[in-house]
Amino acid sequence: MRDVAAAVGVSVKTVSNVVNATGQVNEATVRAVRAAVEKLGYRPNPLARGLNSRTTDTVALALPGLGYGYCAPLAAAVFDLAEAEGISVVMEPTGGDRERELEVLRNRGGLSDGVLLMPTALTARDLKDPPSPGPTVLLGSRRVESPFDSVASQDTVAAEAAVRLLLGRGASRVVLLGGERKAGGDSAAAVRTDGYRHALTAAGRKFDPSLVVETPRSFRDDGYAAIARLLTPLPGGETPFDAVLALEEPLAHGALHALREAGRDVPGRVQVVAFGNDEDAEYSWPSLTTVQADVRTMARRALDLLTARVREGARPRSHVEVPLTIIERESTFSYA
Amino acid sequence: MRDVAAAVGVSVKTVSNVVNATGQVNEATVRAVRAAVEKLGYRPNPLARGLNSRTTDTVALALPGLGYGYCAPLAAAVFDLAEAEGISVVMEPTGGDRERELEVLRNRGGLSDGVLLMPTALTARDLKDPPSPGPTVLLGSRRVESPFDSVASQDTVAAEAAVRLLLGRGASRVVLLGGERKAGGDSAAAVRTDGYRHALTAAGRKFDPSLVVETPRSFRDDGYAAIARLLTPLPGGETPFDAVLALEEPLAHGALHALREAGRDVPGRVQVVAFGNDEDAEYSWPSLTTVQADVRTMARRALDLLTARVREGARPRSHVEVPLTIIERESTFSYA
DNA sequence: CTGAAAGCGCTTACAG
DNA sequence: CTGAAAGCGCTTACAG
Repeated sequence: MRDVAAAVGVSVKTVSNVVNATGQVNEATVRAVRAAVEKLGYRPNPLARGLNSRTTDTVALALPGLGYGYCAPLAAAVFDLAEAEGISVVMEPTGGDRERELEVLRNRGGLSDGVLLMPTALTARDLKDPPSPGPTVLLGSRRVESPFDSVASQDTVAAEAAVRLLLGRGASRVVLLGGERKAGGDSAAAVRTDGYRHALTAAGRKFDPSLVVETPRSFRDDGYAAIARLLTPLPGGETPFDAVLALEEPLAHGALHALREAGRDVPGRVQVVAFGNDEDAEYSWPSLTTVQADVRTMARRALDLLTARVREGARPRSHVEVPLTIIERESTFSYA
Repeated sequence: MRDVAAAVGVSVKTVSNVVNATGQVNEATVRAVRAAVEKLGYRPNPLARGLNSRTTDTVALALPGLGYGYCAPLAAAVFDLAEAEGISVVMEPTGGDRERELEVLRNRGGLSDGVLLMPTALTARDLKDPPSPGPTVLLGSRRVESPFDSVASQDTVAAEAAVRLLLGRGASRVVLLGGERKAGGDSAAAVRTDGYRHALTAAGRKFDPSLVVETPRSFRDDGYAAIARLLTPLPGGETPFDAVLALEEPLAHGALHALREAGRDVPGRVQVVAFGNDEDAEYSWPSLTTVQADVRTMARRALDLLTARVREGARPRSHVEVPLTIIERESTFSYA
């Protein structure tokens, strides 16, 4: 910048003014400076700029990992939207590890202005009384209480809608694959399980705990094993359920596999719905009816909340809820 | 930092020395400083540090998008490996746009020490004579000539192996779905098409251009349309090919759909292999034999190359080639 | 082993 | 409309 100033014969201040469109500058001077900038290939140093202005136009995106739930499409949406506003995003993979999630909160993502965090391992306490309440927006499916702004997908409502859909299409015994038996949790699984219960209650059906199947993880094999086990005592015969709501998409693919192997037609004998945002849902056979998060809207709101927080500092806490959408495909009956 | 220095009663320099483990410091002083750091919750400002040391421990990752080829798993690998070394990575989505790719090269990713770029729209000229040869590592499937270090997946070799596999399993007419008819290109499609030709030549078969099917894009629908068109003139009858090598995985899923619809058994009548790193390959029916890039190794080598380049500046250019792996699944005959 | 000074490349008041 | 000075929070020679 000093070189540019020298070349034009003005002070650094003036160059700074031109580059940042700050203050008033004579039009001729502007042109001269612009020309010199071009000629010398000058690029402002973002570090020096940030050191003063205390703002780097960078946000940290702390996700457990790209393979987790709808993280991949959510991250893609954040990258896109941020890029459009000239904001850089630095990835902060937490691996679903509490220590790393805490570290994100403490360290505020290094050189970023704020952080977008999807908490997974953080306890309710951690969130309620966090180490440092810097500009932070929580996002995800969890139900949390904290001093931070947040953007949550309405998983309870969506799960309820999914079960209602299944009941409406004739199902009466819906397996909740990957659900959480114990009530009162705040994880994505717990939140969705609540919706499952609500739907049954609202429909006047009774809740059968044996239909809530917990799985060690949410991989395809877990879904396969769980459904295969339910069918084992009844080779070819009875099917103790007529629908499956899988709380993570890979579980559903495993379930489809187990059902196919056991000769249970989908959706004829068993209808299947899954939470998921992957394209896989279209590729499977039959294609899968899914409940998908509106990641684009979530990214949009989260980014807006964060930039507002960075700009304004003290401002009332916002909590945004974003609905999910049910995409009907071949694994459920079409509404007759 | 000044506060810490004041609290302990030493100079900033000493605090700096302790924090960075630079120079020699009295052990008692070290302890005192550490205590004060802890007590005051001091965190070094990475901007100020970077302004001096001219290094931010940040790299930019410029990819066309998470949905493109093996970008998603590659990005995940880069995030993981970088995190393990305390390097931050800022995403720079280019959208496969030449201007944005050029911008990455010019601007060197803002506050990052260097950039990992997967060029897609950049021309051979752009790469040969780039705007600014800062620390940069090119990565991807393209065959490029440039002053930069690079990490390339050996797509030609892999395509050749895939065709050899098909021929070895009895195929004689292999459709190349998403191939590039025109020779001499340097895109991923062109590079893979070369392998296809090589394999045929090596096996003494003749190259039939009608089997090279170009597709407007690489989506599922493109694959579906292309294969459906090939089968249209022959309803239920002849099948003018007995294998498909799809150059992008979605194309293969579309192809499977078209084949299923036309009643052509896979792999009985037609065997299918696809380039791809997605888990979708396992979920489809039948599951898909794929050629997958070793993204972890690519990420590892690219990061190593970049940090070496950042550290050393002038050093001979490195070009690393990483092999791909064929994962056999149900869409091809098992080797009898 | 430790300190005082200069400086990284910008921006922010403060003058004019 | 423009400039000279101070300063952002560190590190880098240079002394001692």
